[in-house]
Amino acid sequence: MISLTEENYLKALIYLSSLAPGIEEKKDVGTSELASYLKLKSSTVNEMLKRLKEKNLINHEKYKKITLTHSGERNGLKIVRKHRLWETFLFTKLDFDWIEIHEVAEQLEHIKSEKLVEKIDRLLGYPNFDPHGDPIPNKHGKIPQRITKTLSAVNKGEKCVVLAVSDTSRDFLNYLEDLDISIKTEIVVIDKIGYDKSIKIKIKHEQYSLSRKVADNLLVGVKLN
Amino acid sequence: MISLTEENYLKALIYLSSLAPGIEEKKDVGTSELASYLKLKSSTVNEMLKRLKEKNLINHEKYKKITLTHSGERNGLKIVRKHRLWETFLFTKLDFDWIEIHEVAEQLEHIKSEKLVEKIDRLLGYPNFDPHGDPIPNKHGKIPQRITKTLSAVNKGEKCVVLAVSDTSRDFLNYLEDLDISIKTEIVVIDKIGYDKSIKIKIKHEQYSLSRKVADNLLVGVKLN
DNA sequence: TTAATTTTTTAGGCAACACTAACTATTATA
DNA sequence: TATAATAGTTAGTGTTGCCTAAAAAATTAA
Ligand SMILES: [Mn+2]
Ligand SMILES: [Mn+2]
Ligand SMILES: [Mn+2]
Ligand SMILES: [Mn+2]
Repeated sequence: MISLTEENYLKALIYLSSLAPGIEEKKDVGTSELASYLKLKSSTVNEMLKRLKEKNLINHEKYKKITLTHSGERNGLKIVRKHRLWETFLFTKLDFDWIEIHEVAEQLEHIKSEKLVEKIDRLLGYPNFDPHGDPIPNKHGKIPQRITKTLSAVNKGEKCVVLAVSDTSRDFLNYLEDLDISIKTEIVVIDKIGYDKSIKIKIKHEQYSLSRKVADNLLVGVKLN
Repeated sequence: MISLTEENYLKALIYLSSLAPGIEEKKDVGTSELASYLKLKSSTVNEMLKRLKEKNLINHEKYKKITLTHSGERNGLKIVRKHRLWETFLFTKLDFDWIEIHEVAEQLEHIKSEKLVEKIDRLLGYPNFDPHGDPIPNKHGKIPQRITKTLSAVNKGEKCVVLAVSDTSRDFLNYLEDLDISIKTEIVVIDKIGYDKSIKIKIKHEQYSLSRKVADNLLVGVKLN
């Protein structure tokens, strides 16, 4: 039996080692990196690492980096799957706000019932991506792939569509809402300013200027037509 | 902040003191009664009672009975409300089995989000009773009333409809399923056997004999027409 | 390559929740 | 009413999951 707390550690390890937006290659994770992500002290994390190792969920040698075992990754992906399915449920079936779904899903992801997850998945029509554009692992842990780039990497004149955000802070999401940017929003890159790396974009005939920082945190797919 | 464990204590106290089927008058609850209901040791419960009293959720003097404070009752009713709404959701929206909904709801009842509860309530059309026929407290803690009696109390020749069960053990629910008895099942009392207090009933032209024990645990409303 | 900095681990403490064993108060019964 | 049975409390333990302070190892910089 994996406790709620342990589940959160596994999910954090998955995020830090491979799912973090933009990161393709698997990256080893250190104790303090994990601690700071979970807003805990390193000593606390260090203690939990012993328990996770004991349960064969991670590999960890004294003073070395942490990696997930097969079992650890599979269990972590189950939580990610549940989190994103619940977010999708809250968004599409209960009309929750794009911004509010995360913290409720943070609780719902820990409900233990295979059957419930599968029923929700079915109710939603087996979605591949959550409302933030993040891939939903299937029941076997397979993650749907999609080619994305940051908005900064889109060429002048190209049309693209927002697929995900790599910053999920309230501040950023609120700012996007002000700009009327959300998943599936279509953006045309009008111009790229070399001076401050900002870009001029057009959304439904409205023009805006976005800073480099904002453009870096918007993951898009380029529209071919 | 009320912990998951504390919530379960409050819900148990509500059940034992007033919601237990058949009980109309409020009843005071003792430490060991609560302990045995929660499958815990009296000493464990005793310790928790101190914490609940500290938080002003119960009244309790050494060696005396336990009663809920206003705050304790309101908070406990919130959990009962959530439990029964989730059961209704699982049953009506996800086609869960009558028998399975309870243990999943036991987890879902602890999800903290006012908004989520209200959205689920709305999605279900503000139901007054859950799939077991138990009343769902409204958001202000008001409990819908309904006049029920045990099947044992129904007179010979009368027609009635199953509204609730007072035993929710798997054994009992499975047995009912075998008999094809569930909420809203219509039952006609054919005969009452004085010898062993068993009763003969008819369900959709099929006749059965029910023991006193079974008849005592079926709560019904008598059909007037 | 030594010194400074950062990372990781250890040691010791604490609160929530569970337990057993032993004791005390209350209630029931003879 | 005295005693036996039951109910409730206290004391001492263990686990989980968090903390601070301090030591040890590894990494980075001078
Ligand atoms: Mn999320
Ligand atoms: Mn979580
Ligand atoms: Mn139930
Ligand atoms: Mn519960």
